Amino acid sequence: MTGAPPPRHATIEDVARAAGVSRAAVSKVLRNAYGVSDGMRERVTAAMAELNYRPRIAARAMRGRTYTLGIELPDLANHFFARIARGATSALEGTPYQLIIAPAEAGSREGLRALEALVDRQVDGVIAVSPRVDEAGLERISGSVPVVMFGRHDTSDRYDVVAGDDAAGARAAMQHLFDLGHRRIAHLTLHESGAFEPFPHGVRLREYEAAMDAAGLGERAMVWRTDEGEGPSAEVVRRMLADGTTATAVFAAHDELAFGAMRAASEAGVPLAVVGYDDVPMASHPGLGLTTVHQPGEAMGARAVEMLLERIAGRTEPMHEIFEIELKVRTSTRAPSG
Amino acid sequence: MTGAPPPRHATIEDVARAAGVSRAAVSKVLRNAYGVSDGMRERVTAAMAELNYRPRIAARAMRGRTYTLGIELPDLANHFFARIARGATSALEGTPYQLIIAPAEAGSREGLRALEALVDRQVDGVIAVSPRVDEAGLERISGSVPVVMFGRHDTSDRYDVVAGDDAAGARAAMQHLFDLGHRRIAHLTLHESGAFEPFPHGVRLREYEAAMDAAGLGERAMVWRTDEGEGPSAEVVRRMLADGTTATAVFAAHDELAFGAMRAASEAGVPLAVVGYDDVPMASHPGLGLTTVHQPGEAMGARAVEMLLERIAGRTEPMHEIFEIELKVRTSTRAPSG
DNA sequence: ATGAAAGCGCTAACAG
DNA sequence: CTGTTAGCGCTTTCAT
Repeated sequence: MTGAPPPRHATIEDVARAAGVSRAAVSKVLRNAYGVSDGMRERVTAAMAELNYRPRIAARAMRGRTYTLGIELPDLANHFFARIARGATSALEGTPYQLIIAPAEAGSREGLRALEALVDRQVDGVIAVSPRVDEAGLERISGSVPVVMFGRHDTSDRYDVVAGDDAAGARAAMQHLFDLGHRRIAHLTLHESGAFEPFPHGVRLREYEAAMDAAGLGERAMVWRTDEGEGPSAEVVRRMLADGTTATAVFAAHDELAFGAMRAASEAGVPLAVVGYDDVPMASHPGLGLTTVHQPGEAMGARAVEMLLERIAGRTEPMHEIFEIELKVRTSTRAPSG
Repeated sequence: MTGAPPPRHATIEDVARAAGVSRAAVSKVLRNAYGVSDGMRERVTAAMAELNYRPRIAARAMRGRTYTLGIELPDLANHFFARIARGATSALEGTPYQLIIAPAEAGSREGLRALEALVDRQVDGVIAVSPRVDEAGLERISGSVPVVMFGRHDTSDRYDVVAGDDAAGARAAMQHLFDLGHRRIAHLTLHESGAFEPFPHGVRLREYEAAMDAAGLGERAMVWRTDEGEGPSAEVVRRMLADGTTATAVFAAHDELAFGAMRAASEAGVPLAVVGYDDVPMASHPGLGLTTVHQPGEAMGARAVEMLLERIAGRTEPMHEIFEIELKVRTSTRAPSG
């Protein structure tokens, strides 16, 4: 090197020149392809190090892989999704793949937007977490890139599915409340636009209603609807409490909503048994002690990645994997009059 | 097969043919470039819709923009980082840009890895959140893409900086504890490898020590070190408590660590005043009531994006913006003997 | 075992 | 106002 380092990124051409070989040779070394002598590999490797060479993903993308997997997440504020992402990331360790996250935020069209952003960037595979996207959109996407659908319970022969056993989870939650003697149990869930089957919340809602029916409490069913997040949830429960609801217990569709319910009940000084769903880390905090349905988020995220990698490697038969849940009983359902 | 829709993605060429114009024309319409008649724009737009055309980012990347901004996040489990990402995302609404997140996870080399993954993918700009990357690495990166450094307090004329006023925040926290009568105050922070200047935790540590010194308590300073996360934090505090620490209060370097301290104290039945940092949403939950230093995460994330966009638009003078903090007093420092 | 050369889809001069 | 054309950096036959 003579003077300052080149301001521009080194290309495969630069490496080839420095090593005195052809671009094709460098490319082969890069990809561990067949047909390179040890001597050549050595020189090329040295030149790459010397020039601090890094292949440009965009150029690669024009011909083949991007070595990028994308995951669409609906709500960064929900810690359960962070666990999925962590599981996915750790499953990628030691592989040449990199995970990128596309946040979807609220809004029914946002899921599609995020997914398409990922496809536009030519990721080699996509994990779609509870995407609010209709079948047509999903089929289209899975036509151009391997997809693992996370959370939803509709299956397809075009993509794989990883989900928790929401029916069992909801039943366990309700059974627990019944066992404790509760009869006036409300279900706190998202608005109609977010809580219908095949979405997890839709399944949980269905099982709530089925459980109430089976217990002969069908006409006492109370479904409370809220916007996403702990704040809106607390607001809704605050209003229910102020309106003098007779509910003694709440089965919340996920932990964030449950925390909101606990907040409202605590503020109002009203005893209210609360069960959540997911078992985010804070649920076990002594100050909260939220009884909840545990889902193995990390394991599920890791499995989703494995499935994607298998698809990329050539598998074509669709897979559908349901993870077991586990009820975690804590103080939120053991409070004085809970 | 001549019946089914083309399985392959439509290209600019396909659109041009369908509209009976040249590729250049389509490209111009796409970019709103100067010099297209209304008629042509109309036909091209129709063809794009008809073919469901979406430009390939990778191909664009070879010539210019990717319309992608990358953010490197050190810890998805920390809700403060989720707020930054949300602020960044919302600041991008209405622009043609898309945000992608590269998770760094633990490990000193992970920050660099994530940042380089972003650069390899040719994002148009990068937000590096408290990156564990030395100056050389950072300068190299900022040589090839606009960078906004988030959190750290070292400045450079190569990149912009957005940070909170950590010195003021730490002073406010300590002053609050002093005002309450505490003298034996421990500081709970990360290990040496993560808590040194110019990192936020380094600044908070320095101010803790300065405050103790100024109060004539220099030799009573207690610095507790932990790995990242609520669990490890609880473990450390559990041990301190078991070892009979004399501390009556803990200033934790961030809320997750504070929650861990509260968990340990609660389990042990020991009254321990706790102050956190960041003010994550759960801090205000009645079950927790964590006194903490509020940082406007969303606003900071949004500002980082604005700076990046300005840089991309041509600004060259470096910017350095410090956000004000605000102490939120809650019950964790008002407990019985707190 | 190695290299030459043809594109991948797009943008940006440049020419008309 | 519209079209032609030359690449961007890489992978991948296909010769040699």
